[in-house]
Amino acid sequence: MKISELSRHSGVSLPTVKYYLREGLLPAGRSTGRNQAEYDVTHLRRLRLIRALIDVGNLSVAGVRQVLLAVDDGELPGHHLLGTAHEAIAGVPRADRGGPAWQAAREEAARIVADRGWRVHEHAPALDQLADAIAALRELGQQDMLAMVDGYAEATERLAVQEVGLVLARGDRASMVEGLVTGTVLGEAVLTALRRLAQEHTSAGLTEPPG
Amino acid sequence: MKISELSRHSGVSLPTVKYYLREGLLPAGRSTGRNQAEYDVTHLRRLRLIRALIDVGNLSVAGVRQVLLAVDDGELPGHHLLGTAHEAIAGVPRADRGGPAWQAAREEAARIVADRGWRVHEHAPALDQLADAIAALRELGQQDMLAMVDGYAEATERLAVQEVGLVLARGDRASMVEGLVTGTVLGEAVLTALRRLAQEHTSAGLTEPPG
DNA sequence: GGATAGCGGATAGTGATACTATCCAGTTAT
DNA sequence: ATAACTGGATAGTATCACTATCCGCTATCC
Repeated sequence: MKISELSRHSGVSLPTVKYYLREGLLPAGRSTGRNQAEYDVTHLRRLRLIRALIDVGNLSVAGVRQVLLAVDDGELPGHHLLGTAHEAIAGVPRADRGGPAWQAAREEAARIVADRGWRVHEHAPALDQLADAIAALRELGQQDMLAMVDGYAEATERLAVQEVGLVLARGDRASMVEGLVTGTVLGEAVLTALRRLAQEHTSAGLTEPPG
Repeated sequence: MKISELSRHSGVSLPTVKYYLREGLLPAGRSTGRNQAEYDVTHLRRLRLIRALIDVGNLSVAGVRQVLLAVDDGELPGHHLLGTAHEAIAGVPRADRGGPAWQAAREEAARIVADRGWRVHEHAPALDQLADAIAALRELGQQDMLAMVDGYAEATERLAVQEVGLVLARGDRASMVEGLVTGTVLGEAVLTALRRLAQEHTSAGLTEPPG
């Protein structure tokens, strides 16, 4: 497959394919001459993964690169890959962490996971993100919303067991790795879309019952 | 309160406060002279809301403007506000919707909500986002992940009942409106952070049990 | 075998976004 | 009086994710 065919088959414009090549998201094709190279289905597959992570998962190009580096690292154990995916999703950390209010929120976040018995890495970016959200809710005087946290935690714990089980059931490492990444990123997209739909249904149902 | 005090109290730089004023995110202060104006706690509160939506909720400035316009519209019924918040979160829609694969995914999305008996607006952006994610999972050969959809739907439905109940319990409209917005946007941040933590815990637990 | 379409690689340009800086004439505080 | 600050306007900057163009070379079709 030539680069133009790769572009056509994937629906990604040729300059953009070249850009991903330059950025190291897409491995170079097998060179068959000074200015000719051959691409195959693995490139096509990779390109589709890149687009899905960017478009659906809202990852940045830098985030995609991070994730793919981890995916391609055959040594990396599974849960490290998951951590990498989480870091890539997290993007650039907020600037104004560190005030006393944030510190308190951060401790609350740590307490929440500790109370559940969750064993997570002390510096997991999600812990900081949770603290960000808790601090924001408190600062805005919406702390009654924190009553939801238990429900969220229980639901996500139950779901995680299913998700991880689904991925582990696959057997071979390569497809587990891809499943982990897509499950994390695209699964999040599915979950948030469903949450919005559920909210819409529920709020319409409670404010104006069917008639 | 003068603009510089507003800046200091909120931790938002003065040029940025001016920028939000220009962009219409922050209402103008009460003018007390040709070049002097007075700001109060409502401005401070609004400024904090803006920062939370941008930093924690990952909304764009344009998205924040949309949400705030809806918040300030005293006429708008509650579930319309929710729809507006969802649209603002959704951001710019993807370009490549419309292919047969996407259409099929979109129908599947519609079927999922119909099977649950959810009554949602036919053109809800979340329906398109769900279709995006489903189409991407299929395209990447990860359709076994779609087995999670039921679990997600059930969990989000249960959570939505709690969330909406919490907001409705407040009584006065103004605080319900703010609760709706912050609950939607910041609640999403809390939920996704907890999901990542739950995943990390579960995947570590299943691959290397405590010892 | 000669035109021409396409190639890989390099470099530069574009448009959107979210600020950030500077300037100004006018006002307030010391 | 003078220094600091004000609201308002305009212009500049950094980053991101592409997009366009140019080059000398090659593959392919007639």
